[in-house]
Amino acid sequence: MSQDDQIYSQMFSALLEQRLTPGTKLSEDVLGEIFGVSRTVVRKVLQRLAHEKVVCILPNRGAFVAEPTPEEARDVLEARRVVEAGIMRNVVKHCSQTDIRRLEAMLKEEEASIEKGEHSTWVSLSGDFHMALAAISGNKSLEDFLRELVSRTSLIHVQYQSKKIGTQNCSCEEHADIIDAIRDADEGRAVSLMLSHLDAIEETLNLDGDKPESDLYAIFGGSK
Amino acid sequence: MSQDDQIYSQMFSALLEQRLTPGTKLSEDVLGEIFGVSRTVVRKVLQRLAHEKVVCILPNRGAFVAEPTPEEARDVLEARRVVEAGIMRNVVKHCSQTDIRRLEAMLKEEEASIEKGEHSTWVSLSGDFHMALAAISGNKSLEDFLRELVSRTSLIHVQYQSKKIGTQNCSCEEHADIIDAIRDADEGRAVSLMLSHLDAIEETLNLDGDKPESDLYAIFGGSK
DNA sequence: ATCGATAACATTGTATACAAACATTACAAA
DNA sequence: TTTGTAATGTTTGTATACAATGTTATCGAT
Repeated sequence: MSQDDQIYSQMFSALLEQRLTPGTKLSEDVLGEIFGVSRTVVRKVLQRLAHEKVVCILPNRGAFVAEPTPEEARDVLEARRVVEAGIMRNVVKHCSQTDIRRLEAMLKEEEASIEKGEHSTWVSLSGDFHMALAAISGNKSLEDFLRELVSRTSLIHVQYQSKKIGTQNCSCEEHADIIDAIRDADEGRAVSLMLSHLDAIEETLNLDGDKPESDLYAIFGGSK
Repeated sequence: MSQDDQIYSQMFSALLEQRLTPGTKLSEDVLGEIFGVSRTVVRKVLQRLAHEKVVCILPNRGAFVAEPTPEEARDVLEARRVVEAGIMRNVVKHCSQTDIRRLEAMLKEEEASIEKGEHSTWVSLSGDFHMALAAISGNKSLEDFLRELVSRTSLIHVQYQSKKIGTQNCSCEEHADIIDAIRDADEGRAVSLMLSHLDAIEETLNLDGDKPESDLYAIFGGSK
């Protein structure tokens, strides 16, 4: 694994685990210092993250952790509905016993993280569950695209997290239901469960309320 | 528009118009010479194209125009079915009269290019038609993803073009039928027409026949 | 005190230099 | 003729230097 990939992985994980939060400035010098490399390789990583839309590069201004707008958030969730419905149809066809056991194991991990109240771990594990389904579906293009959408969803969660935490517990049950549908090879049910799961995620967010700061920031989009 | 973007556009166009063909070596020095810039900016462009999977970067070996495998080709076409079905559902909902007129104009251009026998122009225009639909659908994420898939489809066309050219003429009619369905706001028909259109494209390719060279090359995948 | 202009500073954009990896060629041995 | 090895040359990977741009601070005018 090359130098770039290692740094990329570390930054990507930090993003998924919500240790890097939207709006954070990603200075080339500072990152180079931290990882012990020159700006050249940092830039390469930042450009990759920018292409995946989890980082935003403003010309001559620098790189920042992306701050998805409500519109982008809706786009991402809708794209996920489209893509993951397609994925589910393939999963039901291709899923082996081994795959199902793996999914069940992942579900257990999720439950454990919720028990312990480790929210950011759960967001990360929840993403892994969806990515596992994509891997089972066997379409590399859709899998890669979903990776982008899932990581962006993680940022969206940070920005538009609903105050009421109670609603999140269901997500785990929803994953369990999806596994059941797959086990029964019930394509229609699997797809519709996935769709309502994604709907539920979107409803958890408060996308139209309460701009986080004063109107001017929301309108002209300065980075915090 | 920055320097990178200009060079990117030129290379991307060359790719879509099939002037850059799969397997072509993209030397940093040569490209830098051609565009009058240093390797730094060339590398940036190559990395972007690599992320869009139309260019393949082999570590310490350099960049090449991607040579999609039959498996990748099938993945891309399947991903397109999933994504463009979703897009069509939105298009039927959002499409304005102006949009339809624009689609009709594009269709006329396509017909003209087929008349003149300008095959590569038609491939490019055909891609534009699909991208126009994506734009109308109003989902930026799906639109960006489809751009990737369409450009990869262009490379796939080059590599797996069927010998019989006769079958290609229908594509234009298929686009016409799709416009009709949109005009009638017939969601079901629009979606199924798009799906069979993409099936038809896939059937045009010969994905399982005739390895281009002897077995050793096919098995170990040297670039020509 | 606020606003505007200017200067000092910091950060990114690009080019280039050097190091490392790879490919090719030439040549010797089997 | 083919295979293995060494030397050469080419290409990419990384660091760094300089230029261009953006940001911030200072200072004077209103």
